[in-house]
Amino acid sequence: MADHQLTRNQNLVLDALSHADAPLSAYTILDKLRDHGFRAPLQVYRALEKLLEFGLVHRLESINAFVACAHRHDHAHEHGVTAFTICEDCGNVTELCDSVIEERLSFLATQQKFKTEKTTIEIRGHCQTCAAA
Amino acid sequence: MADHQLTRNQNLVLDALSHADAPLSAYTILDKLRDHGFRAPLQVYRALEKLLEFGLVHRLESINAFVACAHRHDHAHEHGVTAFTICEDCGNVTELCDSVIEERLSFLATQQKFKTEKTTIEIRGHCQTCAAA
DNA sequence: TGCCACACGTTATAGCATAACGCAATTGAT
DNA sequence: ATCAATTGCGTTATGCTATAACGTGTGGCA
Ligand SMILES: [Zn+2]
Ligand SMILES: [Zn+2]
Ligand SMILES: [Zn+2]
Ligand SMILES: [Zn+2]
Repeated sequence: MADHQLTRNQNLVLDALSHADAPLSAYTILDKLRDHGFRAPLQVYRALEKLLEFGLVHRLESINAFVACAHRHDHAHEHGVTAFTICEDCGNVTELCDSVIEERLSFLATQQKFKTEKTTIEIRGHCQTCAAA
Repeated sequence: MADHQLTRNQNLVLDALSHADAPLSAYTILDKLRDHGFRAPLQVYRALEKLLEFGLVHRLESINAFVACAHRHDHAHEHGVTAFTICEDCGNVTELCDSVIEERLSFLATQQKFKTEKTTIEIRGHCQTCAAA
């Protein structure tokens, strides 16, 4: 994976996600970028589509929202299966890459001759900070 | 978990899901039940809410759809973390309960002092039958 | 009887995502 | 240089998913 040259819109969307302290919905991103000329949802969704393709952004299926990838993308780096913890109080998200999970899921799929395309693991609950409060 | 006495609407929704050979969206369920007097989405969503609570139905977050639980509910039976395989061609869904996955995710969460409320694992791809074709 | 809890029905609205059209800029042959 | 193909962009309209808010009816129970 080379470093992709992003378009203006893609950069704006990625910046919005990078500076957010919680996942953002597409429509929230749209609102944040109205001052930069964004007017319609498709402008956001088209940028997100590419950013997802490049691995710079992740989609959180269980909350219909998006986050910037927490990993560095300077070097060629593809991560495999990722589990996300999502705090339902503060929105904090962490990415967990674990080979035990990855291999076990791979084994379970193989066992039933299932050909995996994409795996989603999302753990919703309360982060350390919020659980303490 | 005792055997819950379901209402008419809940039974209709559960039947629709039980007899389907693929996950159904709430609106698809609504259409299937129009002949039985269903007129509005809320009738479906309210039934689903209870069925999810009773563990008789699962929600597939990654495709905004619902399936009847594949396990028997005659006896008291709560399943823990479940991974779903979802065939993108035929819609076939299987439920995988695996203690290795469950314990590993529990360990990972504990490690970062995250308090888990609900875990979603969904593997999308192609089932044995469809992958062969 | 009066109260409460719960399921239900209806209308309206909110929130998430894509279809379809046309235009403009870029690229990469010929 | 020119043409064709690709890609991104902007706009309008539409479709799909989910919930808010209000009112009704029924059964259990003090
Ligand atoms: Zn990442
Ligand atoms: Zn938190
Ligand atoms: Zn189940
Ligand atoms: Zn299949």
